[in-house]
Amino acid sequence: MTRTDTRERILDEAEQLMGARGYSGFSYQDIARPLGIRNAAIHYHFPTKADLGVAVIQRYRDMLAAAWKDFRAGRTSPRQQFDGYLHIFTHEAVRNQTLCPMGVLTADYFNLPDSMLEAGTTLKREVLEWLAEILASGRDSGDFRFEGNPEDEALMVMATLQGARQMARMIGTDAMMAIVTRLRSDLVADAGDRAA
Amino acid sequence: MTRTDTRERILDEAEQLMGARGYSGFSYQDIARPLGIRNAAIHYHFPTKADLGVAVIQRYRDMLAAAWKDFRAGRTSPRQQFDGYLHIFTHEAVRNQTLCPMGVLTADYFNLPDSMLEAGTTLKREVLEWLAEILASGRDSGDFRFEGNPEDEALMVMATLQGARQMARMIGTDAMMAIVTRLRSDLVADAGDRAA
DNA sequence: GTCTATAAAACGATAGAC
DNA sequence: GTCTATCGTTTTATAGAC
Repeated sequence: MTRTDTRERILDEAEQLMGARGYSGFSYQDIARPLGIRNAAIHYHFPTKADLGVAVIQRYRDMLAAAWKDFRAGRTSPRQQFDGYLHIFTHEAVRNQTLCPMGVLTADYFNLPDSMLEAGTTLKREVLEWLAEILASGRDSGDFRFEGNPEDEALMVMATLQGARQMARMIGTDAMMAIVTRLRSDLVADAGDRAA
Repeated sequence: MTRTDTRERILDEAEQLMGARGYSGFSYQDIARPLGIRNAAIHYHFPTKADLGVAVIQRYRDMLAAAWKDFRAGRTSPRQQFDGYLHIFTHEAVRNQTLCPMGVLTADYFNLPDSMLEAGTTLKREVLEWLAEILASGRDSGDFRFEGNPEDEALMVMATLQGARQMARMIGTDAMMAIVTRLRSDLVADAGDRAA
């Protein structure tokens, strides 16, 4: 049960640190110290830093896939599924002002090893495909209202979300939430969500 | 005339490198090599790396202030002034996929020395104030259409622009331009800009 | 699976000659 | 104003004991 516990705690710290300071902004020391282990112990689980970075992305992909599966199983409406993703996205942002792994990928792009870029390209595709699918079915069901094709709308939504989350560091999380709420209300067909 | 020429070329390289790889993603060596000078020569002009980072931000502020002054002097409509800013913003993004100094500030926030955070806070305030002013006068003149107060709209616009520019690294500059064009057409009151 | 010890390289920065 | 030379630190990573 505690077999791979250290590995998981390393990934927790790495995801946190990567979200806060970027891929080249944290070191093995930064992970080892709070965990009470040594540098070399991390290298046992993740031989190179690129391996660690890829593992963070892979775990994040698994988390999202599980969440999307839960959404489909539990709630029905596309709007509720979209809100589920917004909750995941904004919750961490408000809690510690980090970026999600996909935000790190775009922010730190030219610093990343090839293996991380490959994993990141897959992540990007999965997120945008899921979002476009939700938006498309949501427009059909009357949950959402937008012009153009769902793929373009998905890009627009992701850009605004990522930009807002990143700007939260300078404008605060309240202002970030205001942007997210506004984005959502622009997307929702019926009235009742609009602020003054 | 060539008195402070090296200093300016250092700033050119630094702005480029910072936009591509972030503040902690480039070194004095990265600047020195293409300029054909040595490490220590940069330290003569900018004693610490923080000094260099602050200088990049200051010069960018000056560039924007001059551009805004030209906008006011030359063109009249808020929409034309907004388009002028969009041109500056997207031009560099398409050319080399860098972030602007303000994008770097938010992306690299927790890696930055205090002096850069101070300069960055001023930059952020100036950009958002100018944008809110343009949006406000543009709505009065009929150039723009949006709900809520201009300050909130300015935040929404900046988040979308920064997010799109950052995502350009993964989705390409064409997709980025599509987002920017869409943002603009949502803002412009009369029809004729809308894509299918 | 974690440790000590260490290697090899890159980093920001300084001293002093020219 | 730029150079050579170097310092002290941190970085990723490896070898080998336990």
